Amino acid sequence: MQSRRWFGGAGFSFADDPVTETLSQAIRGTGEELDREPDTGVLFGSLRGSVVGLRYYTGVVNKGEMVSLVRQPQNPYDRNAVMVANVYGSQVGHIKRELAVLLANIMDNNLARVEGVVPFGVTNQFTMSVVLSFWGREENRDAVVRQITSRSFKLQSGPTGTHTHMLTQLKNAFDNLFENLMEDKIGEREAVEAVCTPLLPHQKQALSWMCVSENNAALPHFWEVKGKLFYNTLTHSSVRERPQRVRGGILADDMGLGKTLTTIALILSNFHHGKPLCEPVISQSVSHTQTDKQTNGQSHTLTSDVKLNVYLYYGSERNRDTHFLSSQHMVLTTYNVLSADYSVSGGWVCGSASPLHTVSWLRVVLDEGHIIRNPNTQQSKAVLKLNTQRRWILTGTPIQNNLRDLWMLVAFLRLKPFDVREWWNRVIQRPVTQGDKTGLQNLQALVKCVTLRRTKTSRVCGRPLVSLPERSVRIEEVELTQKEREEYELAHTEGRTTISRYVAEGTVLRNYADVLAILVRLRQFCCHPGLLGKTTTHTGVVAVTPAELRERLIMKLRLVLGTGSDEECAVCLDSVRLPVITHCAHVYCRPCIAEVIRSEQEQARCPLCRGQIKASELVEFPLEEEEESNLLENWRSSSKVEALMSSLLRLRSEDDSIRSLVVSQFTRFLTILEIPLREEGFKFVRLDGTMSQKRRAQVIQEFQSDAPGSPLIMLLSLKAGGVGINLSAASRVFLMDPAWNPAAEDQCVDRCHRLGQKRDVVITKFIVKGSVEENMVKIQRQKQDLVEKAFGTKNPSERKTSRVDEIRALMEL
DNA sequence: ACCGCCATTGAGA
DNA sequence: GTTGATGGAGGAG
Repeated sequence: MQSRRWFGGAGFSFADDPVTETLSQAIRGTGEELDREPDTGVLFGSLRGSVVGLRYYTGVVNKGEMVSLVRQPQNPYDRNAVMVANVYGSQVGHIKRELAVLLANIMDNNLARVEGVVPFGVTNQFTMSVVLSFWGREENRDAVVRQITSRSFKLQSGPTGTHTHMLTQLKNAFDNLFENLMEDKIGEREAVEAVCTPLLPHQKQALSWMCVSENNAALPHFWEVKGKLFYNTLTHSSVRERPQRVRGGILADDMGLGKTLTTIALILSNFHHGKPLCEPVISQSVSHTQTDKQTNGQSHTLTSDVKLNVYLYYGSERNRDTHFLSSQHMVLTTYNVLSADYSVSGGWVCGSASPLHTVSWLRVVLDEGHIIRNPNTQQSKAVLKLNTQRRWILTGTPIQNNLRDLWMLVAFLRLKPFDVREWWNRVIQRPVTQGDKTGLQNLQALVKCVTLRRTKTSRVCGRPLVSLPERSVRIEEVELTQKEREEYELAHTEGRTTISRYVAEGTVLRNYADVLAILVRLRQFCCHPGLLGKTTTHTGVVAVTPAELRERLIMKLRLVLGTGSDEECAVCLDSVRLPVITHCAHVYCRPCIAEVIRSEQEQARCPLCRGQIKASELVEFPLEEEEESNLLENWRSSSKVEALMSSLLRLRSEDDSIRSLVVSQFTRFLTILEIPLREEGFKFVRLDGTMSQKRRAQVIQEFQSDAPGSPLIMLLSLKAGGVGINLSAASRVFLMDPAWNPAAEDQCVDRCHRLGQKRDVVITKFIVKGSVEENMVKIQRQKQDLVEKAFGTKNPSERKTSRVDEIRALMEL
C-alpha cells in the first residue's frame, strides 16, 4: 500500500492536519465572503498602521507584499484582535491594539473590507508598518470615514477616477488571453508503444509539454530565486520553502486537435518518475463527462500486452470500495456522479466520505473542463476537493467570459497562492476589472505558464499545425416562387406594421416575444410554409381567461424557442435552458428568473420590461408532438427544399461517396425534408436534440461507418449534441437557414471540418433573396466585429437596445 | 524655562 | 531601511 500523503511540508498545505487547516481555513473563509459580495467595492482611502508582535511568529513579508487581515474575536487578551498573515497563510503578527479596535469595529459590522500592504522591507523583529486600505460600498463610506476620524486616525484618500480609456485596449488583450500562448520551444515526445495510434507532430509536442509540466521541478517564472528565498514577483512575497508547484495545467487546444488522445498517451507514458505505466498498479483517474467522444478517425486502441485496469465509476451498482478504486489504473466518471457522491457525504465527513474523494490519485483529468467553469456549482466544489498529485483541465473552449471562471481553473490547479480568493481578487480580479494594465499582464502571465493552446490555424516553425483540407463557403440565393413570394410579403408587411408601431411607441422591449415571433415566422416562411404550424395570425397580449392567456403564452414560447432558434436569457446572457415565459411574455431560464423572484420577493420585476412577475405565473413549455402527422399528410414542396434537393441529386450523380450534413434550426424542417429525401431514395440519418445520448452515439456511428449502404446524409439540428461530436465522414454541409449566432454555425461546420477529414469541405448556405434571411447575414457580419464576450459585463438592457436596432435592420424600418 | 532636534532604546494581543 | 517614547545637549529667549 502506497503512502496516501502527497502534500508535503509547505506552509499552506491542505492535508488533513487540523492545525494547519485552521489558519488556511480562516483565510479561505474570508475569501469566500468576498466572493459573495461581488466587486462593488470602492476605495475609501488608506492609513498607515503598525503590526506588532513579529517576534512570536514565523511569517515573513517583503517590501510591497500584501498581507491578509483576519479577525480573532476569540483572542483571550483582546477581543478586538486582528491577526496579520502573509500570502502563504503564515501569521506575521497582530495589528496594534488601538488600531485593532477600529478595524474590529469596521470588519465586524461589515462596513468595509480591509486589506494590508507592507510598504517597507522589514529587518525589525518587533514591529513593522502596514498600509491599510478600506474597500466597500459607497453607502458605507461615511460611516467608515467617521469611525476612522473619530478615533483620530488620518485617512488618506485613495486615488480616484477610473481609466475607462484603457478599457477597450484591455478588452482586446483579455480576448486574446488564450491566444498566442505557445511558441516556446517545446520538444516532441513519442508515446509509449502501448498507444497504437501514431501521434501527429503537434500531439507529440503536447505530450512533451504535459510530461514536462508533470515532471519538471521548475517554478513558473513569476517566482524568482533570491538568495535562499523564493520570491513571488506578483504578490511580492517570499517563502523559505520551495513553493508547491502546479503539476499539470490546461490543455486548451482547439477542438479536434486530439486532446483526449494526447492525454491517454500521457497517462500511459508518464507514470511515476517519468516511467511508462506498465505492471505496477497504482491509481489514476480521469474525470470525464458523459458525452460519448470518438476521436478524429484516430481511434484509441491499446495493444493487448498492457494490462490496463479501467473502471467506469457510474451507475447505482458502482463499486465504492476505495481499495478497489485505488487498485485501478484509471477510473472514469462523470461530473454528476462525482458531485452526487460528494454532496451526499458532505465532502469532509469521515466514515461515509465520498469514495472518489478518499482515494489519493496520481492524476485527475477534467475532460471538457469548461463544464466546471462556475466555481459556485456543486460539481465544481466537488472537483476542487479531489485529492491528487497531478491535475489537468482539457477544454476546447477556453473560458473568456468571466474572471470568476478563470479563477476556477486556477483554483483547481492550485496555482499558489491564487487558489485562495483573496489573493486572486487583490492581484488579478480587481486590478483587471478596474482597468489596471499590469493586472491584466499578470493574469496573462499566470494563464500562460500553465496553458497550452493551439488553434487549427496555429503554425509551428512556419508550418501549419495540422493540415486540414480547405473549407469554402458559398451562398446560394434562393428565389421564391410567385405564390410563396405573395405569402411571404403578406406576412412581412403585416409584421412590419406591428413592429414599426412598437418602434414608434418605444415598446419593442415590452413586446419582444411578439417581435421575435414575427421574425421566426418570416424565417420559417423562407424555409417552408409548413413550419408555421397552427399559429394564429394575431398574438396580442390581451387575454380574457387565465386558460386563454396560458394558451397564448405557450404559443409564443413555442414560437420563440420551440423551433430551435437561439434565444438568450437576459439574466445569464447564455442560451436559455429550461425555458419559461413570464406573463409579460419574456423568456428566461427557469433557474435564472426563479432566483430573481426569490431575491426580490413581492417586488420582483421582469428584468426586461420591469413588469411585475410572480413565481406562480411562470409558464413552462408543455411537451406535445401531435401536429407532426398532419404536416406529413398534405405535403408540399418549397423553393428552398427544391434548391437543396437539386444540389443533393447533382452531388450524388457526380460522386456518390460524398456525404453531406443538412443543418437547420427548425427540427420540423428536418422532418419535412425527410419526405423528398425518401422519395429520391437517399439513405439518411437524423440527429437532433431530442434524442437520447445512446441513440445519438448509434446514429453517429452509423453515419461515420464506411460500410456499404451506410447513410449519405445526416439531418442535423443546429445545436444538437454536445461539443466534440465527430462527423468527419461528411464533407458537404448545407446550412438551410441562417442562425442568429454565427458561432453556432461555425461550431456545426467544425464537426466535420476537423482532424480525420480527407476531403475539402464545401459549405452551402441557402439564403432566400429579398427576405429577412438576407438581413440576418448582414447582421451576422456586424456581430462578428462586435464580439462582446470580453468582460461579460455589458448589461442586458444595453444588449437589448442594440437588439432593437437589429430588429429594425431586419425588418428594413 | 522652553523647545526643537537628535540619539538612544524598546517593542502583542 | 520603522515607529514611538524618552532623555539630554544645545540654542534662543
